[in-house]
Amino acid sequence: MKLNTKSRYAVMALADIARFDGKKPVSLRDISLRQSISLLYLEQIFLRLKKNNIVKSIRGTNGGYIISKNINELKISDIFYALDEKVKTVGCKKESKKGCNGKSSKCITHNLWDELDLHINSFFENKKLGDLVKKKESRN
Amino acid sequence: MKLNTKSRYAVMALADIARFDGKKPVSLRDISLRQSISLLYLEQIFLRLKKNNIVKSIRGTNGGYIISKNINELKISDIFYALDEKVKTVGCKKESKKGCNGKSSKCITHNLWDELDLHINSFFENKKLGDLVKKKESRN
DNA sequence: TATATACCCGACTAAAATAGTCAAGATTGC
DNA sequence: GCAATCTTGACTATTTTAGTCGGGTATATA
Repeated sequence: MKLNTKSRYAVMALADIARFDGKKPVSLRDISLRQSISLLYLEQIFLRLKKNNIVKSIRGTNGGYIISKNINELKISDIFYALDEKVKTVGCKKESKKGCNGKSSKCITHNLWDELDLHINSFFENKKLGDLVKKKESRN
Repeated sequence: MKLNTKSRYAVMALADIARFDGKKPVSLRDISLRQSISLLYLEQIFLRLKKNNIVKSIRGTNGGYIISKNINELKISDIFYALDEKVKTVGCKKESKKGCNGKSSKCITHNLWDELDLHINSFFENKKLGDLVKKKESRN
């Protein structure tokens, strides 16, 4: 059970930007260097962040990305959603062919997986990007 | 972010056995039929459950598996542990080469992943196999 | 004691997902 | 105009997953 790097890098990169919040656009090149993430990979990630209105882009020299909304309102779950990172423990819903088909009594564990999904998702719903930056600063 | 089938099937299979708790060994063949899981795959799974003392085996005709301890004390996390299913959101610890190396200030999000691991693990620590069977029965 | 039923176990493999890279742009600031 | 920066789709190597295969061993019971 693990998070993919796309989602992880996205949060790392956005947290990086958040430290310069509002001041000026941050280029992927800078993020790439500071966070040790491949520039080409970051481009791919930010393409999707942009499409989902998590960030705005500014082209040209001294361009870069800025975060669209207040970092204290940007949920971590929003970021994951943009990257198609879904918590999907269950096969039941999609793989209706085998095992659980809703009414059947086969899938004894159905509720467990549902609860788990809910549990994890609520964690990300309640975490804001701003929380990360604050924590970081208080540690320094 | 998803659970692998080995862990999921393991919980399903054990919940299946738990319904006959204590009475007699349950064969993999029966579980395979009831839960629609490949018999060969189940064998692989139970090999590891046995090695980790989650189940005991009884060989020969009318043999099968029984659950080693009280199902109300068997944590779901014990089952996952037996199958090497680990919650590992973070690359930091293992991939010390890049990014977070403990003292560095690079890995802003380190705490977040740690918290997430804890959050998920505590969910499984608090769930017992017995909970699943009880729920199932109360639904019938 | 033969035989069917069941567990035992390492090795193998096809398919899918992951984690990127590549190539060829389009804008904009200086 | 040229360098920095974003834009975008396609491609690919590697790893992981989700199993299968083949050949065992143990034991109940007829």
